[in-house]
This record gives sequence, structure tokens and C-alpha cells, in this order.
Amino acid sequence: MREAVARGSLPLADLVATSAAVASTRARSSKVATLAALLERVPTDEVAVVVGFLVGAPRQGRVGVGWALLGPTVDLDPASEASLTVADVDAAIDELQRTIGAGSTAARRGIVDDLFVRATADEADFLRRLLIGDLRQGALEGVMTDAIAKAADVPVAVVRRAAMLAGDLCRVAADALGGGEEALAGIGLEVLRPVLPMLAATSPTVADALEANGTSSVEWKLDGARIQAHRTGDAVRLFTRNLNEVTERLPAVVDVVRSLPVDAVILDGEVYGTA
DNA sequence: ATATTACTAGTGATACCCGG
DNA sequence: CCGGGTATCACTAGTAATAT
Repeated sequence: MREAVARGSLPLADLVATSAAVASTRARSSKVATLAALLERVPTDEVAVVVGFLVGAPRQGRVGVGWALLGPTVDLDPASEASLTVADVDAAIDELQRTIGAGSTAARRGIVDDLFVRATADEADFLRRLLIGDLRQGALEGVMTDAIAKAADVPVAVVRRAAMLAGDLCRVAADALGGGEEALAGIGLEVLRPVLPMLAATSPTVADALEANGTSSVEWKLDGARIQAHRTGDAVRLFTRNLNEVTERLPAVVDVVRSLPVDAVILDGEVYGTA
């Protein structure tokens, strides 16, 4: 099914056109079909990067780029012909991530400008929204999950399960398109690797909720932050709801988890400050 | 040393629209 | 027609780099 996969990096223009097509319709099914068609022709080793761009979350995460850095790029003359590839952009984001410390502001300005002078107007517009975290194309993880399933010809439930356990849709996309259902089946729960948290669901009445869940416990809703704690042996890692690691920021919680009389555990709960 | 600026990250509320 | 997903907004706290 992937005979038509191109060699070399995907032209950024192709990805931008897909994003625009997805944004132009509100029909979910159409978004899925458009995204799947693109995924089917992306080189396997680049699937993770492409999925990251398309859901507005580059694999490097936030790299310290905001309006202050991107604003001036609107004054640059756009390139007349598209030449950037997805790999070019990925490399530039890598470089931005590495460029920190004294004098980094000017260096970052240079990296951003180098990237934008090579971009067409459409590409620049896409890059600005991608880097600022404001893609607004009506297709984030949910739609992308469906598209990955369609492109890899794997049941959606299998992709969704793998994404939850791996906590990383980009990696799951690469596995699905590279190895199909078999590769996804190999993804399981792993201590010290974050898992997507189960989110709360509402119920019309308390009685309905109790009926749906069977034996339940009730507790005060205190306002804290959702935390996931992993431990095996003395190794402990903590993650937020968005799977950012916060182990070093919560040493007290690490101590508590380490003191529990267990060998390995994954906990999901809420932490509260005392300030 | 201190203040300022820019960016990241989290919570929660609300409006909107597709699709079943 | 309603549930669920997406977008948007408002607010808050914290951190890093740089200017004063």
C-alpha cells in the first residue's frame, strides 16, 4: 500500500497545502481522508515529524518562540518558489532548541529569519502558526488518530489504544505506517513512560453515574494539578496531564512515592500546594 | 543586584458544529 | 437532537534572558 512513498523529505508546500485543505472544511470525514492521503506518501522515517507538524505540536515541544521573534518576519520578502522541506524545518527547530544562554536572542533571530526568507508566503503563514502553537485547522489529535488508522489500514481502536499507552501519537503513527497492526500490538504499558491520563466524563445525575460505575467512592474536589507518578525500584518519574516531566520540580512528591512499600507502580492523582 | 520583557504551562468556562 | 471534539478566552504562576 505504500509503494508510492517518495524518497527524500516531504516538501513543506505539500504539508501546508494539506493543512489548508483540512482547515477549509468542517466535515470531519473529509479532514480524515485528506490527512490519510498525505500520510500514505510520507517517507516512513519522517511520519513522526509530519504528524507533529499537522497536529500543531512539533516533536521538540515549545522551543521559546513567540510573537516577539515571529512578528518581524512578516516584513521579510517571501520566496517566490517553494524549496523548503519538512526536514529543513525540523532541523531549524532543533537548532532553536539548542540555542540558549547568553547571546541566544540574536542567534535565534538569525535562525528564524534564515528559515523565513526561504519560505513562500503560504509556508511562512503556516510556520508562524505552527511555532506559536495556534494552528486552527480543526484537526488535532482526535482527527489525526482516525487518519493514521485509515492510512495504515488498522482499526481506529487499535491506534487509540497504542496512543494512550505510548503517550505519543507521533511515534504511534510511525509504528502504524511502518509495521501495521502488528507493530502497534507490541506497544504496552511501561513503567517510567507517561501514559495519556483518563479524563473525567460528566453524567446527567449522580444516580446515573453510580449506576454506570458500580461501587464508587466520593471525595472533595480540591483544586490542584493532575500528576502521574511512575516508580520502579528507586527510579521515580512524575508527569503532568500533558505528559511534561516535572520530576525535578516536585522532590517532595518523589520522596513520598519512593517511600511506598511497593517495587513498581503507576499512580494517577492530584497534588496540592501549601502556599 | 534588580527590573523588565518574553515565553511556557496550567485551570476552567463557553460557544460552536459535525456526526450518529 | 445531543454528545464529543475543537477553538477561544481569561487568568495565574513561574522561568530565562537581557536591560538598567
